[in-house]
Amino acid sequence: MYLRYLEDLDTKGQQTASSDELAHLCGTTSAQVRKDLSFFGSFGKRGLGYPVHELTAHLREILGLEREWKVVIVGAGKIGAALANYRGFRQRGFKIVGVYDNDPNKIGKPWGEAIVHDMADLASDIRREEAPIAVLAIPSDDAQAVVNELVGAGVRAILSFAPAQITVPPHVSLKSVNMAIELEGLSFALTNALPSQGVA
Amino acid sequence: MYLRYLEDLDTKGQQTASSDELAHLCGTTSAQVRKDLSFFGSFGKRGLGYPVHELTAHLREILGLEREWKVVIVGAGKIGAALANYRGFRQRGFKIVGVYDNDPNKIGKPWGEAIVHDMADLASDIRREEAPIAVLAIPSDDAQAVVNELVGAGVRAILSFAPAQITVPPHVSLKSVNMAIELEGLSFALTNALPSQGVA
DNA sequence: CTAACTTTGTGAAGTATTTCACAAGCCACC
DNA sequence: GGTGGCTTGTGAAATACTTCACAAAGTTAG
Repeated sequence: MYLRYLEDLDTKGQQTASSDELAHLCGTTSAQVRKDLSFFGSFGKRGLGYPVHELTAHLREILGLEREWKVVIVGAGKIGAALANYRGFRQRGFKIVGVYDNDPNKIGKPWGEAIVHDMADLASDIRREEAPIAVLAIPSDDAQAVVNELVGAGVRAILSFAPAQITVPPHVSLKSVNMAIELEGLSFALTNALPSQGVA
Repeated sequence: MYLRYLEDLDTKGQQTASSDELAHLCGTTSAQVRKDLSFFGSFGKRGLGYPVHELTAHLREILGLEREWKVVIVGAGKIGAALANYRGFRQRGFKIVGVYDNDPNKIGKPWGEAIVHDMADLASDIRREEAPIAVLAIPSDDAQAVVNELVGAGVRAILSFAPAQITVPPHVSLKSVNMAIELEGLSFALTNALPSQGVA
């Protein structure tokens, strides 16, 4: 998140930013900003703040964004489409190298800039392309089976939009986004009228 | 998450579940399960575990899922389409009462089961429908302005997919899902080869 | 060069969360 | 009805995270 705002500031030509300024932008506190950044090093200048451009470069390196990551999208449905369309991915160095589905009506047809491939080729393609990241946008029933296949083929990180609990071996990273659960969280907040501060 | 798995177990006809069983399903520990549930009450029977069906009912009530929530979707793009299509919402008591966009080419056209409305009518419609939940699926530039409009019209909870920082007054709940940041988190994990356990 | 002012980096204090560990309760079987 | 085997609920301990507060270091103005 810091990176996002620092890039904004950099685009605007701002030279330095104080922890207090970053904190306000990100909805946190200056102490938090300083602690977070100090975990990775000592980037600021006392009395002046953090050098915006330099810090963005540092953060990009820390996050591993200086290289290009190959990404496969599994599932050519609406969510898959939204992801493939999303300009932000390529901008940030994530290159979509393939879209896969098991629906015969979709396979072979054009889809955005790409063509939908047969899921049967998924494993071998991944092995050849060495794509370490996969985005899962399929119904939850098949999710674990597909994940197992992906892991077997060498995928090392998975972003899942399937509303299902998935397990992966320890060397594989998994992030799961479950929209229904997010909405239920809002339902809880509304029901119990928690005085939840809204900055997220 | 507990609710999700308890519903599964309930469908399978399982009568009771121990904290240990729930923990394994959800990728946490039995102590965590017991502490979490004990916050809301004492639902289990010692020696036996938690009554599956009864506990699902309790959790649904706690989460405020026994009623129907009206939801408006703002932004008739790919993400909006994916959300409107997603069967899980209605199943869980979230009723989509309107889809809005400001693109003249989309307004008035059918879109799934609904028709795309003009964003200009958003505020008055929300006031009339008393829809307290809005899902934001629009570009980030307009996000804060639309949010302000929504809040002004009485929306009390927002789920945002716009990759932007948004602020809302304290009485409004906000959840933000940012797919680019999720992917960057995976990039970080891969780059630094954290031995991150993958259960999420 | 000095003095006044800013802002970082970081131990220490303060909170919050998670884990431990065990008494108390419940069931089943004899 | 008593005994043994489970499992909850929960204080206490351990761990993690956030905030405080201030010395150190840099900047600016005169």
